[in-house]
Amino acid sequence: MVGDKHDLSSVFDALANVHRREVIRYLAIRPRSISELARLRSLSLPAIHKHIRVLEEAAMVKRRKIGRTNILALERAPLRLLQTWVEQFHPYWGSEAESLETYATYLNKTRETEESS
Amino acid sequence: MVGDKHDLSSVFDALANVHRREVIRYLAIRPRSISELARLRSLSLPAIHKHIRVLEEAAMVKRRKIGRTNILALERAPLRLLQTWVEQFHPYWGSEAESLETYATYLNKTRETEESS
DNA sequence: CACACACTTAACCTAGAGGTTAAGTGTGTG
DNA sequence: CACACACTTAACCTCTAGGTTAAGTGTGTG
Repeated sequence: MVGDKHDLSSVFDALANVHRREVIRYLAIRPRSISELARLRSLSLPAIHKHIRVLEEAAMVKRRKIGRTNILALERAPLRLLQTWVEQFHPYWGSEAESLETYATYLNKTRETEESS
Repeated sequence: MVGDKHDLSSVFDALANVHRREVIRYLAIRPRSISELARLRSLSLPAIHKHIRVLEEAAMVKRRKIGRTNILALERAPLRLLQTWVEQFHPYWGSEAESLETYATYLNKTRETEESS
């Protein structure tokens, strides 16, 4: 279970929705207000509000209230966490050492010599 | 909408579930049969079967039938796609050029000079 | 050929995601 | 002080994810 914290789970959940991924991309350019994001994504305010709560719970965005408008900014730490997770599959990125063909051949070879359950 | 294909959406959906992420991690070590994965994750066969269909639709695993057992192997291409997506946020990985504080300061400064909608 | 094994499919259930409309709460503005 | 603006919350609806049990389909084995 190493390398898969509860943290990471909320990040994947957050990114599983295309609206939230696009919000992340918009915020990567510069901070935006909630209504601006709603307009950019053609969503109602209650709808975008729910998405933003999910992103906040994953600690992917930070909020600051200026007067009556809420400004949101991207938090990059969870994205770095995500990258770390992906990189665990790197060691033999290109080499398909554990591909199906290789393994099938391996199975056939061992089946000839050993014969346990 | 550049950089967010339909492909990618199914990959994120697939990885939003902890069972499926763990299956990916098990397959990164070596290919496994369906019943083996069910046992490893303490899931019933119908349950793991559904998860595997999701992973197949995201093209993250490949299947080969040997006799009556199904052997699954990891496909790394979607993981590379995922990594590419994450890396688009890299340019100023560490520098928080578009952080909330920076932007708030910027807003205050411009508000003094220009005064449009 | 009978039976066990390794799934697969069908039918069903429940909780939650993601949207809606409508009403409520602060906060600037004329 | 009235009113508009920028959310926020509540109540509701629908669809689907993720599990269950039970029955069905190939495929080796004695």
